[in-house]
Amino acid sequence: MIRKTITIKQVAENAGVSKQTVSRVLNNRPDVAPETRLRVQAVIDQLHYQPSNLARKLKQRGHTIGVATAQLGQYGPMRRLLGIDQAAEELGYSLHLDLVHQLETDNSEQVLNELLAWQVDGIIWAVPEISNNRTQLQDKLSQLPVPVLFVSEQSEGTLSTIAVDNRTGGRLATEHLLEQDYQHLGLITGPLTWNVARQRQLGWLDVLPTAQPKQMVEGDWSAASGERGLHQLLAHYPKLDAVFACNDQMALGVLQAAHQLDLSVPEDLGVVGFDNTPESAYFWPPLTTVRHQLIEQGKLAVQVLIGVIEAQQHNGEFAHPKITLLEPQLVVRKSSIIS
Amino acid sequence: MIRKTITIKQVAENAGVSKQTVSRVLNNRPDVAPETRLRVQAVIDQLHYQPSNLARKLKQRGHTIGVATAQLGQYGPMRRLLGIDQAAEELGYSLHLDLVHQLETDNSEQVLNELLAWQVDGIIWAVPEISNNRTQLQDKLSQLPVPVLFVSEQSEGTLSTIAVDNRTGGRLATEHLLEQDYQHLGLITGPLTWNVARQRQLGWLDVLPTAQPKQMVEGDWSAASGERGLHQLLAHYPKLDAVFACNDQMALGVLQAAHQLDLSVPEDLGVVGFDNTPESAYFWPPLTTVRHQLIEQGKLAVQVLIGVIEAQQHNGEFAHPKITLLEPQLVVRKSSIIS
DNA sequence: GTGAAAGCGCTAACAC
DNA sequence: GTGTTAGCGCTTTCAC
Repeated sequence: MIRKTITIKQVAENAGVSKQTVSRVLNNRPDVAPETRLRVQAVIDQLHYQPSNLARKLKQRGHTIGVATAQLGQYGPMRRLLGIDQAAEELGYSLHLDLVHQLETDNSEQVLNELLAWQVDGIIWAVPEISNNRTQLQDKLSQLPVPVLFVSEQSEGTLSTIAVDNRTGGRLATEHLLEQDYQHLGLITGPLTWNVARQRQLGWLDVLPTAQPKQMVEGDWSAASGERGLHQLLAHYPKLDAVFACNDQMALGVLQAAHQLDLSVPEDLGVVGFDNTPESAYFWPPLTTVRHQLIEQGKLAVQVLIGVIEAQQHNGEFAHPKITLLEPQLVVRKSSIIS
Repeated sequence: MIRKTITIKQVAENAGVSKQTVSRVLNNRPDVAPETRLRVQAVIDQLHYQPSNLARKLKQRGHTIGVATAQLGQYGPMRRLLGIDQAAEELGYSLHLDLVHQLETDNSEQVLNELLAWQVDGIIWAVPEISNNRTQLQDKLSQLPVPVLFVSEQSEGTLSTIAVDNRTGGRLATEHLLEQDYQHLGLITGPLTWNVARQRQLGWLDVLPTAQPKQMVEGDWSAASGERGLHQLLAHYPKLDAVFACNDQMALGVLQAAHQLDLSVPEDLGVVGFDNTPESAYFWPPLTTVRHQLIEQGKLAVQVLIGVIEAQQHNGEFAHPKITLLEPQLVVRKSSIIS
């Protein structure tokens, strides 16, 4: 089991050729005599030689993209990562992942540097925007040697971005409840330090500009906070007859609290969530929710970024920032339909 | 925005010192004159210089572990990864992740090589065991230059392993249902190509050795398959009064099917799941399930692996394989308690 | 077709 | 304290 790492040099010696010839075999270059190739290949197999990516990339860089992500325990970030991984695989790029902890403090510069230290050709910044954890980033962007693409919760203006229109999503959910003739709507937001939570709240306020504070409570994305949220809402606003919970897990908590209180959904209480997790269709009753193509977001991020990277390598210039806006859709199920 | 990568050489020239001195500053070596250090640091900041990890690791390797994982869309694999990430961070190791696709085919050798190509000091193999996707791996293990640690669904014998006793978990769930006086138990397994699914099934069979085929159906971990599963079970085995669904999502599907059929849980039908996802406590009724410390598994994996790595670097030898067995626990909630 | 030499960006070993 | 030399493992000229 104990064994020093095999290098190209040892392969060369064992095969009685030079390092270059081995290198040619490794890279499938045409200019190697067939018999030499076979001999070298035999030695490679026998020694279980594995060329070092470190040394390789040091010479010829390329085809690696760095991804900063976080909160993989949450449905959204995780699905997005799956999409990123999938598209990168398809397009022949390898990924260098960095899972960011400590979202509250702005250590974005440090994370960025770490990614750059691996000589990536571009960066996907898929960290949720929380508090002001992107300010350092903004400052640094102008002097980066590689393109950065953001996955963002809203449409901004100056950078390459895959933007998801969470505000519209919030609006869709709220309008739907009104159309179903619910009169007294409540809102359970995500943590308001999160931009995505604020955007969804803004969508709600777009439809209900006169909403009162007692109609809103702040959750933390967990089912537990959804349960608490419903109790709080009812305490301050007993007329409540519908709730928009800003993700599906909180909506699940609302459903449970409703059961405990013997409120029937959707008759006594309409409920809408956000995310369209696969499970949401199996809640009781099945949950009306908002779908935003998360895997697609990840895939798009990779495709756009690679486009920018390769354009740059072609023209020597960065492409103009592209903003791709993705629109969410309402998925109507029983939790909000009094039939 | 366009800018060539800055190297240590350029920093040295701009600061009027040698590369070596810059290197010393970078690594916080004591033997640099304070004023020199300041001057060099100033140039570093001004040029936004970032040392290349590629070149660094090429020289002095160490402190990187490779992780092969897969199926991050599932709760278990994802939580495990979070634990791995957390522990690695704490212990000062960086991670090189490889997300494995195509689980059915055995491309483990290829994945292993990819990880080795990055010169990792050890490998955590956290890919679910499916079909025979580990056979190539077994063959290769004896000639690896670095230690490998498995996260496995059962206790094996010959390799360093964090083993999770899924069989016992299945037993716990089944015994519990019997103790609650349910008489006619059904089982919804995971895909039986997965070892973890087979282990849980074995636990069930340990308790019910005379169970009939009509009492078991195969699911695919999804809530949809849980719903289908209950319908199938009832069709072939109408006496059914309790179900062990081998993960929480399938149990959710069972709960929904029960609601549709107007079976009340737990009175008409007892339900137990597996995983103890945070949501399971908010199903209706709250789900009895099996907890297996997933994050802890990931952390342990890192701790044990690093132990082996550092022992090896010390003694020049691999430590004896360690098997750490983790025992699952039953979490009792209302879905299985007729009170 | 194949090999020798140079160099990617960095650090360790030895000078001075 | 600081600079010089050498070399990590690989690929890319450019000879032969």
